[in-house]
Parts: sequence; structure tokens; C-alpha cells
Amino acid sequence: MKNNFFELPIPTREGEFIARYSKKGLAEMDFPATRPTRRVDRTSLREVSAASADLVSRWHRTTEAALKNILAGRAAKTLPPLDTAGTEFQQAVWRELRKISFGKTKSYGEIAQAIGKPKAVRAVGAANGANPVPIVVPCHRVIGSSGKLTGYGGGLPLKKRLLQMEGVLLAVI
DNA sequence: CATCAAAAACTCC
DNA sequence: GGAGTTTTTGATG
Repeated sequence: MKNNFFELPIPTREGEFIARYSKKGLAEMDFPATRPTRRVDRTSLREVSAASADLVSRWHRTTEAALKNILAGRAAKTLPPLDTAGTEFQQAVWRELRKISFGKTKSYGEIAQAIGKPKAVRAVGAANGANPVPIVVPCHRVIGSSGKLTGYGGGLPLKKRLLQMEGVLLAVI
């Protein structure tokens, strides 16, 4: 660990997730073997001092617990502090995502409306895809306007499973 | 300028 | 009506 994020693996039933922490909190998380197109240079890449090591491991415990809870089909009790880097618009979208309570879904349109830009649905979709912390920030609970699944960075099958585990009944696909 | 994990309007059967 | 296609729309790289 030098001048990059702390990078810690989280083994789960779905595979090994990779969590990355900045000195301010959880910054990114990757699916087991998905797109390597993640960029870390958008966040402040300051060196995480060794002093914060146990802080990070504390976050990591929280993250791991949260992730496993969700994968087990249960609500995450607590989340680690997040340090998701993004534009104002993206932050707004992600903040909105986290308001979606467990087991519920929202459409892209609803989110666009919630952040005061009812017509920015398309952009909301893009912001979802740009979400650096999938699952913890429940981008999988966002679906099309008529209950249909749309896309998912981690693959549609996973999205479907996640939702079913949360007890969401999906429209026939 | 082209793209994107949308949505509504607009075709044509 | 319903299925497919086109058009609009906003942020992003």
C-alpha cells in the first residue's frame, strides 16, 4: 500500500469483491471479475498513512458485514463512510439511491424527479453505471419505469438475483 | 461530438 | 391493442 487506495478483497458467495478505501472512507468496490475500466485517479489519491490502517480495517469490517447481509437477502445495518468521487449530479443520484429502503425499487424517472430534474432520466442511468460502490449503494434497486429490469454493470442475472433475494417481485421479463 | 443501465411518442401491423 | 422503432433529453468522457 503506497500512494493508492487500500485494496481489500471481500470473499462472498458471488465471488471476490474488491473494496477500495481512501483515507476518508469507502471509495470504490468492484465486482469479482467485471470491467477493469475503473479509474481511481478521480479521487484524491493521497497516501493513506499507516496511522489510519486500523480505521480502514474498521470500515472494512462494516463493509464486509453490509455486503454479506445484502447478499444474504437482508438489509445492511450499518454502512461505512463513503468517499465516492463524482460530479455534483452523480452525488445527488447516489444519495438518492441510498434512500431507497431495502426491498424497494425505484425507476430511473423517479430518481430524476427526486433530484429535481425530471427529464434527466437518461443521465440518471449513466450516473448509476458510474456508481463506484455497487450493492452498498443500491444501484440494483433501480429499474425501468414499468418494473422491468434494464441494465446492470455487474450483469443482469446478478441484478435479478439481488432483487429477488430482497423479496422484490419483478415484472415478467 | 458520441455515448449511455431511459422514457415517451410514434410507427406499423 | 401490441410490438418494434424513432425522437427527445441531460450529463459524461
